[in-house]
Amino acid sequence: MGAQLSQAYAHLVRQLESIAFLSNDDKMQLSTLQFQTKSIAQRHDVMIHGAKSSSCCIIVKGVMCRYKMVRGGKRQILSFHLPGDVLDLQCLDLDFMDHSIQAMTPCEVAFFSQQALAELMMNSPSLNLALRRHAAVDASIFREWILNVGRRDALPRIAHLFCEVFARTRALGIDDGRRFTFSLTQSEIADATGLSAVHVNRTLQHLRKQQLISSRGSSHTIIDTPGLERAADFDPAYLHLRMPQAA
Amino acid sequence: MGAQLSQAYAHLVRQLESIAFLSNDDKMQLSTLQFQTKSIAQRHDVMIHGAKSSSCCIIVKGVMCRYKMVRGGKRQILSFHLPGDVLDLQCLDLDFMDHSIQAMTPCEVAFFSQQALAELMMNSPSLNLALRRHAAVDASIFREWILNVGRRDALPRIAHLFCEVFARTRALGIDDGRRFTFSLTQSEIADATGLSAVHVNRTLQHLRKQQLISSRGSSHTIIDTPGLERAADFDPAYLHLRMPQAA
DNA sequence: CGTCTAATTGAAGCATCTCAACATGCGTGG
DNA sequence: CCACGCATGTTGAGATGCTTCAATTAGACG
Repeated sequence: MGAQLSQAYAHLVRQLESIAFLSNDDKMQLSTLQFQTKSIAQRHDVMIHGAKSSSCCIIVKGVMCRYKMVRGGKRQILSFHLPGDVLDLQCLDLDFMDHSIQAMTPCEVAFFSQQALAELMMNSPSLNLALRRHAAVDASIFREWILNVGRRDALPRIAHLFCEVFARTRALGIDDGRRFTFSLTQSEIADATGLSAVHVNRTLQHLRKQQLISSRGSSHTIIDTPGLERAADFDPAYLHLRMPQAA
Repeated sequence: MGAQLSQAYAHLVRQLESIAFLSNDDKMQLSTLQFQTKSIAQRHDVMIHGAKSSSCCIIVKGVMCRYKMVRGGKRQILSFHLPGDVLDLQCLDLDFMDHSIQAMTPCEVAFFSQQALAELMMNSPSLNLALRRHAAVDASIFREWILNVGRRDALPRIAHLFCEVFARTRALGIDDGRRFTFSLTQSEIADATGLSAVHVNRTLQHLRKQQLISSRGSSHTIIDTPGLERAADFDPAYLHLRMPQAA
């Protein structure tokens, strides 16, 4: 339990530091936040479309996604979220959820009270800014996804998704610095890119043939990062990371 | 000049009131804001991708759009903005623009200082909330656009765009309550929906044949609102409007 | 009235989708 | 430890939605 709390704290700090400057005082204040951690089974929803958005939580472990359904049962994934991501900074001010949030892997999340967060933001202007930046970056990523889905062909579109996942993970300092591997079902990729699962399958084969990635089941490894970024037309500027994302 | 100032004020109030409650005191405080108005010629950029985002402005008159280019020169429009919209609540906290903003019609915008806005938000918690809601609704609209572009066919996709423009205009109390007409070039519709201009042309013909809309040049009129909403799979919930959008 | 932009049309090609079958891998219960 | 069942990945074939190119028409404006 204590370990989870400190892990939640560490991830949140890393996440915020990837996009904003935090003073030691800021970190101290963050560490006083009261958490309540909870495990979420894979494929379970943490927030449901239409429900009142009350609680505020950050991801401690695992990957989650926002998604929305369309008439006819098709699903569109709207964003991925990694450890340290604050899930509903944007939704807290709204009366109900306009989408759902699901655990793509088994997850740990830390819930904390809206008031505690509000007080924190009142007390520390720099933390306030960091959290606002976090929400602003989320919005920027949404915009890039509109572009990705609207104007890129299947191959660059999937490649772009992979580049983003890699860049954001790297920004958290989670990856081992060498080969980057992540897990994503072909139909999850399909839902995130607005393609059919079959076409994702074929496009992944192209990416493999071009030696940009390799896959084992639903586990994908980026082999040639610069090549993949070229294929994806990827420019990480929209992530608004503080550090140049060194390889 | 005075007229423009009060118009800017009126639009901002209407915009915020469409999504949040404002007290008389809030409105009073808003009315003390110092504006500087400026005319923007059609097709001119107010903000440019990559530039530092410093100023903060609201639209007084006209329609603007956010957009982004992709390798190969294709454009993707990310959102439309109507009078009263605050343009860069989200971008102020970021170091540079990750997209551009353009006047789709001749526009009037009111610039005001970032500090004045910050003070206002400090002084009034309810105005603070209203402006945060405004940004949150923007993000919600981005999410709906990802869904629209990713998972809807051309006809419902264009229909959805039209429904949104109508619903948001109606929420401002701008339309005359009867037939709703707006101006949008076919290639602008193409850029907003991720389609080609030619296909937009053909799809508009379908919409006309189905008696849902009529067009004269780049001017479109919604004839059958419920029918169009049905065709679009449109649910206005994601706009988070306070009022049920009465016809 | 010419000039320019935007809308329209036709034809051909390609990207992507759907359907349907089959293969592979993995976890679980026997 | 094996056998089964389920989820996922793979493949083929045919259909279609959308794009591109290129030519033509229609409007808007000085």
